Amino acid sequence: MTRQNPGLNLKEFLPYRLSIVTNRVSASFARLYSEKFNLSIPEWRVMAVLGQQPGLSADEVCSETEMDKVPVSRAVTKLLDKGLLDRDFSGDDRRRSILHLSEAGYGMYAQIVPLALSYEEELKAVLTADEQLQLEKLLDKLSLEGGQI
Amino acid sequence: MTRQNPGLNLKEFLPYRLSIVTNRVSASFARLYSEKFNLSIPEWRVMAVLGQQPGLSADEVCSETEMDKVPVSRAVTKLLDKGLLDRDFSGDDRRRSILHLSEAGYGMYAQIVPLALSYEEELKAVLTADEQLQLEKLLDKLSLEGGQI
DNA sequence: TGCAATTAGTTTCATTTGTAACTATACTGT
DNA sequence: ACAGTATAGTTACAAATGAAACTAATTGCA
Repeated sequence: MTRQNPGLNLKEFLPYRLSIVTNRVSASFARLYSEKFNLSIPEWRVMAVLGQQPGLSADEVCSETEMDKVPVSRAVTKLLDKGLLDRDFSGDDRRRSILHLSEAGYGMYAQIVPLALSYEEELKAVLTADEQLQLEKLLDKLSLEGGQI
Repeated sequence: MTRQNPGLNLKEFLPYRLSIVTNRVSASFARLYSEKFNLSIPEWRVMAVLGQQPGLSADEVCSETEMDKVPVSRAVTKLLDKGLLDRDFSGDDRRRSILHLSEAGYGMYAQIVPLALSYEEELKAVLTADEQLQLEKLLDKLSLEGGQI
């Protein structure tokens, strides 16, 4: 049967291209910390945000990381089990958790951060300084509008 | 405890930013075709690539879409069940499948393509013409190197 | 006050996903 | 020709995921 192609070239289709690049980047970065530190992606994300903003509640971790509350809850449980996290509950509102990296958790975090940064450098090294700025700007713009689109 | 932040700002961290933007884009695009046509993401991808390149084998679909062969195999099975796909096997090599959208599959494909293209336009509309070109170029560069990083 | 509605977080269950094992076919070198 | 290896695709099993139900605590307002 002869059909006229309605004209979607997958390799040029923006959502597809974004997802290919992102998947590659995420997968290779995840290898970096999962192999050495045995962390899942959600676990790393929770640690990353708490390393930077200690004392967040699980709910705040959700909004900071744009993760669902279920994976966050499970990651927190695992990190508590592993002794990488400490949890208190707020006196004002005893539903509300207050999460901190433990000493061990902070130690691990401090080891992962340089790996993360050097991975980011390696990735950015493909681009000129100018292109790096362009990328920042483009991601800003796409983030702003991406929410409701 | 007072700790010096080793300096990873998640919101500025490139792999993280990429993944937030991409997840938003993929999720909202997926809503578009999953609600109306009841297709999963792998199913849509298989259809998209076969709409453009009829007659590929499952294995070729894998490399075209960068999907694992398991999700491709499952998507193909489902699409066959739904009558959206026809499958033959090569005479030369009877392991090798030859996949085509069926009449019904092509009809659905032809309906989704305009949705996809207008979604892409909506997304790009956030950017100036110049920025759109920049984005193409950046994705090209990141795709080239992203593979082995 | 007290009762309905909301919110934080967890658990349950069904679905999705990936790794590894498996089947069937084809290729390679002797 | 045939034993060993490689490849296409499927299946089985285990882990990850998300939607919805659930628990416990808080808020709001009649």
